[in-house]
Amino acid sequence: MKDRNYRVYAAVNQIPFGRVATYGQIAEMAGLSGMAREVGYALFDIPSDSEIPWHRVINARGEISARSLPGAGAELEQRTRLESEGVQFDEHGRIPMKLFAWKPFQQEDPTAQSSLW
DNA sequence: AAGTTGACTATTT
DNA sequence: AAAATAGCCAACT
Repeated sequence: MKDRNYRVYAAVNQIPFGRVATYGQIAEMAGLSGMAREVGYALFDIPSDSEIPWHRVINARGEISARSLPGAGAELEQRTRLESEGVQFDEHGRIPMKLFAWKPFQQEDPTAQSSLW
């Protein structure tokens, strides 16, 4: 397994329940600035039984990124998982980023931040 | 070793 | 607002 994958997973694990982050955002946090695509590849390698909240990673437009390969069920499962966390989709299948985007530096309680950030 | 390929993004139509 | 364009960069061919 590639080293960078673990950094990606560590970043994804920071995303709180019910919030979402973009590929670029995760790349930045993983020290992979400018390599948003690599984040997608790393997520692809996550085993199905993993605890990593991969479904909380969406693209910058606020929608679930389409896979190129067959497994068409992945997008559907991602949406289902998000909805079960309370994340809502608009009539165009997009998530209102104003409401659900994770903002690591603008949390409700700044004093409760982990030492990491 | 040059060309292709994307779970991407920002800019321009 | 949506679609096309153009950068992007590591991994494969």
